[in-house]
Amino acid sequence: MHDHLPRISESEWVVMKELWNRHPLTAGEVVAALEGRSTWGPATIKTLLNRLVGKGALGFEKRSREYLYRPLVTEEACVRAESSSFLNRVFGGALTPMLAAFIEREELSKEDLDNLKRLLIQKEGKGDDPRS
Amino acid sequence: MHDHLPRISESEWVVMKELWNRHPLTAGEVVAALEGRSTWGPATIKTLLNRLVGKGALGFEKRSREYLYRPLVTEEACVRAESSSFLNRVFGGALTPMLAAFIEREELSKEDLDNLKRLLIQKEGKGDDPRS
DNA sequence: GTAATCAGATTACAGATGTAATCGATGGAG
DNA sequence: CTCCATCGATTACATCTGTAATCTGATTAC
Repeated sequence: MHDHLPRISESEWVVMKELWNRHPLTAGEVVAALEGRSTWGPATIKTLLNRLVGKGALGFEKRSREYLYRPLVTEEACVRAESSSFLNRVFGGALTPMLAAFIEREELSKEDLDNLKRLLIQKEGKGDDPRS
Repeated sequence: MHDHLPRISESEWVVMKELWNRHPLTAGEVVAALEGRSTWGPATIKTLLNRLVGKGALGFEKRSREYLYRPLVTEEACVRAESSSFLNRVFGGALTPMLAAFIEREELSKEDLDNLKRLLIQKEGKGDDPRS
């Protein structure tokens, strides 16, 4: 049962990404991993880890003095939730126009285009219109 | 010259959508338009309008007692900004995987699929890979 | 003309967020 | 053993958000 996902803020996403990528990690390891990619001090990252634990997005087990953090929610689920929120907020929930907007205005290499086309064709074969 | 767009919050998006759709509108008209689609009282909507004016997202001209509000930023620009933010936060900026995720997991009717395929093909003809 | 009404302006207030500094315990260096 | 470097915990604090209520001045209905 979906214990509705915690809402993950912009900054928190950066930390979660790191933990989804590799876990468990100590706070220090997260700090190290983010070195360069962010300007946050260690204190800030600790705060974010803490808040994420508070929200139930991360859990930890003590390894002597340090904690080993690991995700309690899957990236999949969070990506879905964020995607859905974005789609609704910005495109009023209209999926195809959203996809069209991206395809129209963004740069896509020939390979990207081919891959996407293949996906569409594959989708056409299988899923089909769910109503009917 | 892109006077970076104001950051528009979730609730504010709802109001902006209304104003992009039809403008100028008085606060009362916005309230009326949102009737049913939201549970906000008029006071709340007034606050949102005010904040949006403060952020430079909306402007107004007085028509006697009432104000006529209108967007000062285009929907296009805001959609782009939000899209870009979303893409970065959730997909690390990787456009094709993002599109793929949506295509794979969402429901798309046969027509949607065809439309999108057409878009891809059209895109292939024109834009082409910008590097090379 | 006076009172009820309605607009926008100002104030409210709790919770989330960005971004830390500080505190209290503790494990490791000597 | 003792002191220090660290770890997580607690506190800080300005801003943004969600969601209004109230105040103040104009207007409209008697």
